[in-house]
Amino acid sequence: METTSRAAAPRRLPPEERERSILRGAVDLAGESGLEALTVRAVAAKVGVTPALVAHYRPVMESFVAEVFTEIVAAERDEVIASYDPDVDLRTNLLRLIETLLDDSRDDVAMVWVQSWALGARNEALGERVRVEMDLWHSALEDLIARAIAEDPMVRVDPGSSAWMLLAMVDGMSAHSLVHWAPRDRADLARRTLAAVLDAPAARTPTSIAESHR
Amino acid sequence: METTSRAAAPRRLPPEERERSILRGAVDLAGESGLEALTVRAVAAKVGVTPALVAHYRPVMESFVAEVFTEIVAAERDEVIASYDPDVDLRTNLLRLIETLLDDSRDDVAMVWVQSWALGARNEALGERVRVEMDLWHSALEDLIARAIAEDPMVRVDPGSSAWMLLAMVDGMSAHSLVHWAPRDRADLARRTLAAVLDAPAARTPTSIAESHR
DNA sequence: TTCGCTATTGAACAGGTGATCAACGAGTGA
DNA sequence: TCACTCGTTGATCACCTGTTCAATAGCGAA
Repeated sequence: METTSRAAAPRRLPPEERERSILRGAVDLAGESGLEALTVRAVAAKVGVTPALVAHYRPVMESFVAEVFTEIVAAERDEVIASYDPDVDLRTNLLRLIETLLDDSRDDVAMVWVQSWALGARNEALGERVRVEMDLWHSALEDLIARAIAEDPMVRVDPGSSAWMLLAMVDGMSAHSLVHWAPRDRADLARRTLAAVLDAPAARTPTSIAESHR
Repeated sequence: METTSRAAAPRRLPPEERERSILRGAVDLAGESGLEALTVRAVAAKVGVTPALVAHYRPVMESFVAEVFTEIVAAERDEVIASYDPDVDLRTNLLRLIETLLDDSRDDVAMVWVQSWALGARNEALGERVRVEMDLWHSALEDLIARAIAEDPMVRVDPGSSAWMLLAMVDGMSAHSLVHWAPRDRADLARRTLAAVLDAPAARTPTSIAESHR
């Protein structure tokens, strides 16, 4: 690995500044190589300091990983949610949002998410952060959909369930894209996905179908 | 880690048998602790032999991981697909299938899948196997849906897209469950998911909506 | 300019990883 | 019973991991 970031940092920094520098380096590193790449030595090399200094500012690596995860995904969520355009209808907005999230250029964040689900199963500090960030994503989407319903009663879906399905679909597809398993026409699939979530009638159970045949 | 498997194996086995024994041990280990736990020494301890012997039969760990992955997910796919009941309608069958795949007792396989997406991005031997197994899943589902359509023209969906969406949803939800992020009523969500995929009308684009307002 | 605080370092520890190879010894055919 | 084949071992390599701590040295205050 080569130190692509700036040359060796100035000798001595105020703790607050050094702390920021280390966190930023770790965020960059995780973006390039995933959460698994967050080792004391790799972060130190990236920042241009000694491993011991990294360990000094973040004595427990396990929770540092959780912190870096939060930093990365929160920034992306803020960015994506902020790009919602209130002057355009819900469907168009959500379509843009899905296309944004599935874009190849965001594979770095996808990698962070996928690794977070695997690592979060055994790193409880991380697991908790993952749940928090997913809750935030869920309620953000739920809010958008609920607000759209309030303005246009033609939209007839359950915001909570729809948000849930959207997240599952997008996360599933993001995971798939990490090994380059993707449909030929991604834009078309995004549209179909959206149609499935927004235009689905109330769930029918096999039982209720049987009943309708009486 | 304790060697929960049988005691030390007989001194000397025919190569074929030893090979099977090592593979089986690795499969068990990955099921318990995930693909990341597949180290030469851990597999050796599980099987009750020397690390050197494992390295002898599988000289490159990277491809051994890919092999174990295939072993695990192919077995599950065969099992789940085989449980399809041709005497029952598509919706009921798919509902059972989804519920099966999302059941907590299958978190071990979910972990293997999620890790495979992350590891497969940088382990090309694994990545290729992952794509193959996903293709097999996709065409299996596609076949089931297509066959159901042939028997009941009331079902009006595109088998390919539906299979794709189902896989994305199920994989997304499986990933989420690893950190115990799950909806209150999983059965209800499974039904809604199915409704979304099977009852979605043809995809409408924002453009086509705009056109319909002329 | 000097002094003291403390940010930073180097070195070490105990443990883990995949991989390699000469040597051992169990089983088998002669 | 002997000898040979080859499955199996123990030891070792180079490298990685997180964590600890005494010692160093930069910087601001006096």
